[in-house]
Amino acid sequence: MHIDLFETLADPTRRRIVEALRDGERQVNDIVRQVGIHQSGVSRHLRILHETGFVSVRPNGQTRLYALRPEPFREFETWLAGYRRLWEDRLDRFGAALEERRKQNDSTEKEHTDE
Amino acid sequence: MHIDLFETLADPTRRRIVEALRDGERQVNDIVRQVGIHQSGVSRHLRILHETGFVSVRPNGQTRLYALRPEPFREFETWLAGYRRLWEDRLDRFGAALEERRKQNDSTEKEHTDE
DNA sequence: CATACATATACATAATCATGCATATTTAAA
DNA sequence: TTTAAATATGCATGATTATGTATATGTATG
Repeated sequence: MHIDLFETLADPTRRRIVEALRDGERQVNDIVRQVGIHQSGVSRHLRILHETGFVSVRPNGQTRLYALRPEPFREFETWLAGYRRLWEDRLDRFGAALEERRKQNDSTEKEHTDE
Repeated sequence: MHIDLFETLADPTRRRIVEALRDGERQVNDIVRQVGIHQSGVSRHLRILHETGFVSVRPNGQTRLYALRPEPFREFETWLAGYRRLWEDRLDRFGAALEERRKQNDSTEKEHTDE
């Protein structure tokens, strides 16, 4: 069963649904139009997104309004923070004076070896 | 083929490998010991991680040293930034005065409807 | 050049999963 | 209580993929 945060976002369609909800709640059929797969597929994706806490549901007449919830994004942020030391250019070691230098040399990026 | 950033991290073993590299470069066999799957599996995961830009490789004798690269983490950060408005409690709308109130009412979290 | 060690890859297999189709369920309206 | 609209779910299928085993490639060392 789906429980994982990353696995949830791994599916491109699911990311498109999340994107469709970025500006506020939407009902299923609106999303169907936006993502271009069959309604049953959207409903199943929404179920997964709900199980992982990405969305909330709110009945509205014969409609159901889905909306994004902030928690999983915070979790993501937390995970990312564990690697921030890696990509925030170690200002802690050298002090803020280097910050300016960094901004200038930003074009000189290290390439990953081989190809 | 694997090209996607999220899909790359969707695999738990791959996340464990990334975690194993958090503190610096490691050679394949070290990682094998740490993640507990067969060496061939680790090599394949490393290939994927390399193709998606997560790691760099550096030959060292008959050994190969893998290390994390910052770029994909920055990409994540960028993606996440697109949703920051959602989970950063809209201080922009109400001003910093509400910030204190938020910190107190933080236990009263909105639950996601149904179950 | 032979041998040993480190890493990569081809192949087969089992498992997972996204999707569409058909149908069920829910809710409003007639 | 029919009828229609919105959403959910069971089923079958095709595609992808993670993994182990066996083997190949590369690199040092005798």
